[in-house]
Parts: sequence; structure tokens; C-alpha cells
Amino acid sequence: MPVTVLLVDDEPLVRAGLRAILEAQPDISVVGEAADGAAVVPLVRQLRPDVVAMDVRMPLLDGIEATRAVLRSVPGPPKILVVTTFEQDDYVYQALRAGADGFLLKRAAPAEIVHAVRLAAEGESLLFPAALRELAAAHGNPRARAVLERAALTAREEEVLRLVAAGLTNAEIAQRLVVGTETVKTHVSSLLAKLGARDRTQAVILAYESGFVAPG
Amino acid sequence: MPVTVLLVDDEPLVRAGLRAILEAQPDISVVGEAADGAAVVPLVRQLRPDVVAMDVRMPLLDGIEATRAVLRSVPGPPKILVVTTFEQDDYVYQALRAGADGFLLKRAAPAEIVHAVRLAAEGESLLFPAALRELAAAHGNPRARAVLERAALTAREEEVLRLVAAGLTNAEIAQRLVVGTETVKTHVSSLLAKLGARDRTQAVILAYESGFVAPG
DNA sequence: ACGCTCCTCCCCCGCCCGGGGGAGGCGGGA
DNA sequence: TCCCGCCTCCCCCGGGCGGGGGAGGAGCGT
Repeated sequence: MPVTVLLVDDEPLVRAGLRAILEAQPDISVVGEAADGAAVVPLVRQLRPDVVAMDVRMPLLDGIEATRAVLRSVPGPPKILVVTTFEQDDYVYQALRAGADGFLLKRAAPAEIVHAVRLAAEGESLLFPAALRELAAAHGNPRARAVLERAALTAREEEVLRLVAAGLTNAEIAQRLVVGTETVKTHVSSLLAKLGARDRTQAVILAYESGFVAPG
Repeated sequence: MPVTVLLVDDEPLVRAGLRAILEAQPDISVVGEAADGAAVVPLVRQLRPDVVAMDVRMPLLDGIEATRAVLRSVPGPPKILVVTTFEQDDYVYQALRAGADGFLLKRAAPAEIVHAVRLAAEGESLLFPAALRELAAAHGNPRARAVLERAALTAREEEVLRLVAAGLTNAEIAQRLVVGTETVKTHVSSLLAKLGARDRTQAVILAYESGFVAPG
């Protein structure tokens, strides 16, 4: 029995391309198409595909929400491959966290795409390491990163934030930086204001969420 | 010109297996072998392989340190694939953070291994999503995870820790849980003691480091 | 020389936080 | 039954923390 695939992309051209590549394989069958995320759940229920190739950026319901919706509402869900142009896309990371099984790069060779679909159907899938490193290092959620970037912290403030996020008290930071505790308090107050954080706890959270400090 | 590969593994059997699989390909050539990580850097300098297939667990110098050593000391370094038995291995994650380009599962089919080596040589590589999800979710450093596990927090304490790590004050947590602030204080004090944390800031750090709360 | 930003330090004040100790009710296991 | 762990609430107290304002010096670009 062939591997059945559902294509979800708002651009007909991309769907046509994927269909052409996949239908050329005797053991792969494209059983349906959808132009936006809202149509995915009913189609999955109806067609029961093995694999869903889903674009991330779509009108109405994006690939991330659509992935969540499918996994939440369909028992024995299909494998979901996220289709993307750039491997370092923020949305891809979010989709993977939402439960997607892997992704397809649009610029990948046809053979790669076919291979990825087959692997996904078998329970494995393809990932490219540049994206992996991105994941491991700078996978913070975009909002937190935006806050940190817009904050425009000074060098000293960044240094202090790093120490705050390491669990040091103001006195310890002062000792470490060889300045007065009053100075540290000034820096902390300043960076809290810039970050829109109420206290150091929230600043630490922001530091982790944004990837400013890396866990592990 | 063929893809050149250096094999690094302390078990001769594994080296022989990889050699047999890879040498069967006309465009792949195994140019050398090493039995431990300490021998890797000089061999890489001498042989200039395109790809290094390296075991993680080895005597003398493990795959993580060997990866760091190669990347630090060899200009225009080869692609490094970590060879492992279990995809959810902590060491694999560390190796990837150290700069490895991907990994090879020992139980993977020969064709997969060949494919991974070719992809690595081209600048891409294979990864399996189960490991990815592990990376995204539970990639906390083992020490922090151990602390959290040994802490044996009660259900209520875990709940409170989650809210502390969300940036709430004791009063807000009390309101959220519909209990008195004194009660929240008790829980917080208790979990701080169990975690060995001096204040809520350090508790939040531990929560992130251990993967108890997930960033993103 | 002027203005700007950054780093440094100081004051006062109020509050939330964390430590210590005590205590009652409620459930499960020895 | 009795004991123990968990959840709940209370007291006092000290200290670190955060907000407000002010101020001086160093470096930089104009």
C-alpha cells in the first residue's frame, strides 16, 4: 500500500510542484490538497493521510496552529512535515514544538523531498543541522527576543543582566564587577525599566525566553 | 573526487561495519581510523577528510571533547557526525552544541548511513525528530535535572514553582490558587529549601536549566 | 566648547521576600 | 488506632529589593 500525502499550502504553484515530485513515485500518492490551515482538520479526518506536508505561513490558520489542531483533535494523527523556505525560520521551530515531525526545505532536491516523506511515513524524518544549531542556541520565542532587542541595553547593563540571570544578588554582582552596590542597583533598575520587567525574576525569565542566556 | 571519511570509534567492530558500508560506495573512501579521541586532531590534520564519523563514548578523550578540539585547532574543519546507539543520548546533545554537524544512529539502515555521510559532505546532515523533540524539551543540563528530581517536590510545590517561574509574586500566586499569601510563602520556602535555592530567582534559573519549564 | 550617553555613587522610602517557629485538618499507611 | 506527610494559615522580623530623585566624571561626536 502506498504512502498517502495531504498537501497544505496557500500557493497553488507549490502544491503543484510537490504533487509532481511525489506522484512520480509509484509508492507515494497525493490524496488531497488544502489552501489554508482551517481546512486541514476535516480533510485529515476524511482522508486519513499518512503524511501532511504543511506550509508554515498561511492565511486564516497558520501551520503552527493547524499542527496543534490536528494533533489535538485527530486520534492516531498523520506525520506532519512543515514546508518552509528558510531553515532558520522562527515559525519552523514553533511548529516543531507544536508537534510537527520534521520539515521540508523548498529548495531541497526532489529526491530529498521524496526521501523525507518516506522517512516521515516510517516514523523518522529529515532535519538540517544549521536549523538544529539555531534551535539549540537561539530558539527563544520571537516576542521575548524583540523585547530584548528593542530594550537596547548598554554593555554594562547586559553584563549585569547576565549576572542577575546567574542568580547573583546585587551585592554579589557589585563584588564581581568591583563597583558599589548602589551602582548595581542603578543598572538593575535601568534594565528592568527597559525590559518592562517588574522585578529581577521577570528579567531572568526574559533572559531565558529570548535566548539571551542559554540553558544547558 | 570521492568523499573522504575518517572513522573514530574504540570498538574495532563498529569501525569495520562502517568501513564495509561506506567502502561499498564508489564515491566514498575511508581514509583512516582512530580508536580514541586523542588521536583525532593529528589524523585530521594529516588526512584532511571531508567527514569524521565519531563515537561519543570513548576512552581517553570522548567525542564531545574531540569535536571541540578539532573545531578549535583545525582551520577549515571536516564535517563531524556523531555516532551513537541511542538518539536521546545526553552526550549527543552536548556534541551538537560543541559543533558537531549531525549524527549517525548505529541501528540505522546502511543506505541511511551512506546518505547521511553524503549529506554531511555537502553541508547538510540527518537528524531524527525524536531526538529533536528531546532537544527542544528536555535538553536541560543533567545536573539541574538531577537536583529537581532529587528534590521530590509535592504536586502543590510544583504548581507554585511553575507560577514563580512565570514571574508571579506570592500575592499573585495566592490569588491564582485561591489560597492565602501565607500558604504560598510556605510552599515557596519549602521548595527553595528542597532545591537548595537561595531565592526565587535561583529557583527560576533551576526551572529553566532543568527543562522543568520550557522556553519558547 | 557644548551636549549627549554611559558609568559611577549617594540619599530616602516602602514593600515584598525569605527565615523561623507554631498549629490545625485531612488523608493514607503501618 | 496512631503516625506521618501534605496543605492550609498565622505570628514576628530582618534584609534585600525596587522606585524616586540627584549628582559627578569620562568619552565622543559636533
